[in-house]
Amino acid sequence: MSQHRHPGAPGRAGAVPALPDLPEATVARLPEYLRALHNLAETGNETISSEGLANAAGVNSAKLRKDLSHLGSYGTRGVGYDVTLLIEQIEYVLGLTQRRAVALVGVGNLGHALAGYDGFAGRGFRIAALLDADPARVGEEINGLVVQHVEELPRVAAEESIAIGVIATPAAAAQRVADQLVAVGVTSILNFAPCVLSVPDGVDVRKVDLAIELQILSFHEHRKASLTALPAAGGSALTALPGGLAVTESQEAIGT
Amino acid sequence: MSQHRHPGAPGRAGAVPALPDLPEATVARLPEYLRALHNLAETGNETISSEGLANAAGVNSAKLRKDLSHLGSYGTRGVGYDVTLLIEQIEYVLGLTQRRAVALVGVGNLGHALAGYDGFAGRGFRIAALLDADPARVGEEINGLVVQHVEELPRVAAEESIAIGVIATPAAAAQRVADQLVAVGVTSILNFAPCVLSVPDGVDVRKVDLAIELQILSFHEHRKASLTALPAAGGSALTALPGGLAVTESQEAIGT
DNA sequence: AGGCGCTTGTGAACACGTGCACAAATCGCG
DNA sequence: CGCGATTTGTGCACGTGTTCACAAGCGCCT
Ligand SMILES: NC(=O)c1ccc[n+]([C@@H]2O[C@H](COP(=O)([O-])OP(=O)(O)OC[C@H]3O[C@@H](n4cnc5c(N)ncnc54)[C@H](O)[C@@H]3O)[C@@H](O)[C@H]2O)c1
Ligand SMILES: NC(=O)c1ccc[n+]([C@@H]2O[C@H](COP(=O)([O-])OP(=O)(O)OC[C@H]3O[C@@H](n4cnc5c(N)ncnc54)[C@H](O)[C@@H]3O)[C@@H](O)[C@H]2O)c1
Repeated sequence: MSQHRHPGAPGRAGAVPALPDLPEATVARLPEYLRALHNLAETGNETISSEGLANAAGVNSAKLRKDLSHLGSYGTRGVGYDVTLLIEQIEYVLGLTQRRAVALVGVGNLGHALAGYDGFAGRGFRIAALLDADPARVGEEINGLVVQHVEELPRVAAEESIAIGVIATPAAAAQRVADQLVAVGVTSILNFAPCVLSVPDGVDVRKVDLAIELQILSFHEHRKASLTALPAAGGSALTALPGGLAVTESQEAIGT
Repeated sequence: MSQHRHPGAPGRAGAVPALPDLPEATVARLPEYLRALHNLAETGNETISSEGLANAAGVNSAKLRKDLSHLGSYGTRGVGYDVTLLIEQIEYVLGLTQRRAVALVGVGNLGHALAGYDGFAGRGFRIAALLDADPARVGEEINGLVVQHVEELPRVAAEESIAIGVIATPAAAAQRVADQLVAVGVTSILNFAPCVLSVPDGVDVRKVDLAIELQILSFHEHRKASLTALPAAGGSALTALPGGLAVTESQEAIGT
């Protein structure tokens, strides 16, 4: 490797602020590394090897090294990675140097839990507004924030600079809310409603659907059960007879 | 294609109950198709083309066809897929023909929202037990279920046949809870605590970490911002000067 | 019966992600 | 100063996933 220029180090003189364009799979793992690194820092570690960090993050060490190499060359051969420096680098790349403002739309069952959660602050986010369409909910105070009516969104967006919108409304309302968010300039949406959103180009949507997660687990559960019932392939089983109890090797911790 | 034998049709005489082993990416999408199909069924559709279903599920139609082809050949050329039949097939493959029992451990902020959510029933799951370590919470009734002490887990598991364990405790307690779940025979875990769990082979873990989702969105937000600030590559910008406002093409709805 | 338009199922090329294995680099120590 | 122990960064081979493009199949209409 020749004279490396670190692509986007935080406080640098005339540095190019362009980001390396990381593989999507790498981006999805950086937050895991970051969490592990914060744990390590609290435990008093100053440096960490790729093996150690990979263990803490639950990934293969080669994969971790390749991921980190995309950010530049921040390790020291024979030693490992400087924990503090690496935290800074990852936070910079993820855009967490500024605390990003989040607007939460839909303060029902789930929305309450999110609004009351104090774990986001330590991960780079600040819930800046709570919005709901139900007049009965407007005015309610949660964690020091007052629920506002969703029609106030334009005003709220003008006051706070909203980076991310979170949708926790019923599915029927989600598309409408997404449109409203896009209309006020939000270009990143996290959607908890079980439906697909259509948004213009340039707007990113990620969804979290708990039922889907359970169904994926259910599939593997089903497969594991059918495997134990059928020890050998091509068997002439009439129906499900609980014969062999041999457990073939199965996999652990399947991908996110 | 030659004489197809459908690998695991529901009520079939001496059929082999083995599941086709699907690509993991396909498994992750089947639940989306299922949800879209249920919507279509409610809207009165009897058949649907791959194009139509792909739109409803938010994916490419070629990908959808390839996914479905892994289950067997359930479409009719020139016509499309029978909605009801396809629902049955997917539910069978996902193991949703039996309503699976879920044990929820940790009935705090988030656990309450999950316990009070009535959307799981329609997706194949039944919350069968609520468990917590806090004596003050034990005895509380949510949605007709009484919170029990986590040490009761062995008894609960013996009574109900728990298919999936959900962990909604603080991260510090999550590994211990996972061990307890594994000890009573649970082989599928959904983890909301921001930490990695180590489990024996044969146990599947999926995690949901909302902060990670936000951080991924933050990365794209950061990148979008740096792109608009830098219209051409290799520019000799001193610092971040808001010069060109050209928006390069960007992507929509990045993968889950 | 035959032809025509529509849709599935899939081969093949391509893109992306993973993991091994090792050279290059660094540190500590004699 | 040189050497061995250690750990990074990466070339390469492999596996997985995506997408195009089209032949084969189906139903309908004439
Ligand atoms: N609660 C859970 O554990 C859970 C689990 C999985 C998925 N979800 C999904 O998350 C979403 C929220 O679930 P919930 O249990 O909180 O539902 P909820 O009915 O308790 O809350 C929905 C809230 O959204 C508000 N709302 C409705 N339309 C709105 C609009 N147009 N603009 C703004 N606010 C609006 C309602 O007033 C209500 O306060 C649903 O889509 C649900 O399917 C929830
Ligand atoms: N609330 C949210 O919106 C949110 C968002 C993201 C992540 N999370 C994560 O979800 C988890 C739960 O969050 P929360 O806000 O509900 O926390 P919480 O503190 O409100 O609830 C945790 C519950 O777990 C119980 N508990 C503790 N140790 C236990 C044990 N050993 N066995 C059984 N129960 C035990 C506690 O008694 C409490 O009732 C945390 O790991 C949190 O980081 C929550």
